[in-house]
Amino acid sequence: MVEEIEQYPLTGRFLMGRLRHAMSPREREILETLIEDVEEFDRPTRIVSRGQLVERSTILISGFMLRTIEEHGRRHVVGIQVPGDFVDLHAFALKRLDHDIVTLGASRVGYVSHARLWQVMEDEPHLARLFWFATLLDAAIHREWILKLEQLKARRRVAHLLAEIWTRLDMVELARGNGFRAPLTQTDLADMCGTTSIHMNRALSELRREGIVDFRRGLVVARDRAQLERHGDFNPDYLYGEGKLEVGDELDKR
Amino acid sequence: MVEEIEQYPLTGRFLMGRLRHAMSPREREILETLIEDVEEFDRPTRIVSRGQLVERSTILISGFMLRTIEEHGRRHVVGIQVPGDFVDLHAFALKRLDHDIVTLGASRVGYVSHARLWQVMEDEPHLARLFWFATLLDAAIHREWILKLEQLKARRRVAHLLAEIWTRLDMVELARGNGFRAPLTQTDLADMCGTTSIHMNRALSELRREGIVDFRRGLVVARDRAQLERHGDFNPDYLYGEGKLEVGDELDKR
DNA sequence: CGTTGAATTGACACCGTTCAACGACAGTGG
DNA sequence: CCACTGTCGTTGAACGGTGTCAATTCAACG
Repeated sequence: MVEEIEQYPLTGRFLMGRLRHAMSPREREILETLIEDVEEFDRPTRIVSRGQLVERSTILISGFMLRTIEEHGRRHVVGIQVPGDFVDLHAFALKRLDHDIVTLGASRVGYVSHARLWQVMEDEPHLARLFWFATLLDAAIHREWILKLEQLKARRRVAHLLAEIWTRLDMVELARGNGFRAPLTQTDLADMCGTTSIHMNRALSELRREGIVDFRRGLVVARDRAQLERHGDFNPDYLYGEGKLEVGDELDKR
Repeated sequence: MVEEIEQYPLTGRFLMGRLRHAMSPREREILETLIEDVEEFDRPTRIVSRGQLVERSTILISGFMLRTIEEHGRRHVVGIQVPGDFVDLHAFALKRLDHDIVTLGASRVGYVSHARLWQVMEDEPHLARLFWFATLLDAAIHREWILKLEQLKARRRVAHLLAEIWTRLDMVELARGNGFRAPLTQTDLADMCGTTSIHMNRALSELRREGIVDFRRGLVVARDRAQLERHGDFNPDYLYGEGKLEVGDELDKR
């Protein structure tokens, strides 16, 4: 898969581990050349603001991004994106977003104008459907977050969240054997799990003491991945990875 | 708007109050004739099961539906749909759903085969984009649920939920002046808010005592709608109704 | 009029919040 | 080299929201 990144340095991770195999070489080429502009950030930066009129969409090339909403002086995180994610493809159809999009640590992004996406809709229905699929993946992840917020207490919620990020990084070949690295703070995790950083700190301490997972300044290590996933009640089906809830038929026609 | 329902009895509420005005009469006609089959249910029925291979998508003509996930003997609700919603358009691109879809009380649904949707993708890019938009609306609602689960305690969560349903029913012209009717139980509300039916009962009692909203066996009444929305910290922007975060440009071209 | 599902109530333990304070560490500038 | 500063992480204690279990009442319906 390394050659995929060499061949498509900007978009090689799009749908990797999911439906990338359903993209023809021609479609991969089209996607790669859709990127009109690349930008790099070395610190947390807001890419899109809530309510702002958007004329282009962003794809995450490297690094991480958060979907955040700030209300009553408190920040809430409603989603996290990893490399390869077409972050605000949503904005193509919605025109305005209901939330902010911010980078996390150092990251690189690519931009695609909506005018060109509109061309894809007209000329490349198969590729368009893959784009649609990508946004539906986000929706599926949203639903899983709702489920886990309803179902689990803070300690298991983080476990689930870490297991999810690990699997998503795995799909784009960015995880390590025993964990992963991401520039997250305990406050970030708290904002994603709907709890306070103080409580998150206690939850992480327990998980560390119990040997389930060790989170330290952005480095996540677990000796027993299965145990972590069990603890977070994590089932990767909702990520629609290869070989799971496999998607067949028309999407493979090209 | 009543004539819209007379003219398109099956799909007249699709995107009503949102982007329906961007649909040409021809497109409305196409959508109406996409419906190949209509089915009626008088009791709660599961339409789609988690993981099941789906060959057609469902549009809700009348009644309500829930997106549910059952785990460890407990049911969780990750979404609710109202008439006009193209409920599992998601399944067109995903092929399998990560959750169950069940009716609530009496309802009527229409079915559209994925083969015909595929034709729309190829021949009607503008309509296809409206379909895409509809699924993104669901995603925006998911995000708002995540936000409110993270942000609010049980009592305000229900207030928000009731305010949301009210507004969504308003958009398809099914609300009353001072509230709405929906065959929901306190347990349903609890499963949507991530709490227990017992606690939900106490929350609803308080809201009733405080004169904020009265929920009784599926009948929701509030004398002061603004107060209810304030209590639930409800801001309708995320529903992308007309005149709010209005969607302009290409979607209006036809 | 009895059955059934839904709504209601009380007691008690626990999870999570809040406020306040302190410790660890990296980067900065004198 | 060290003091300063800011961010992140850690800890304690009091309080309140929520879960749990069990029992009871209510409304709808055949």
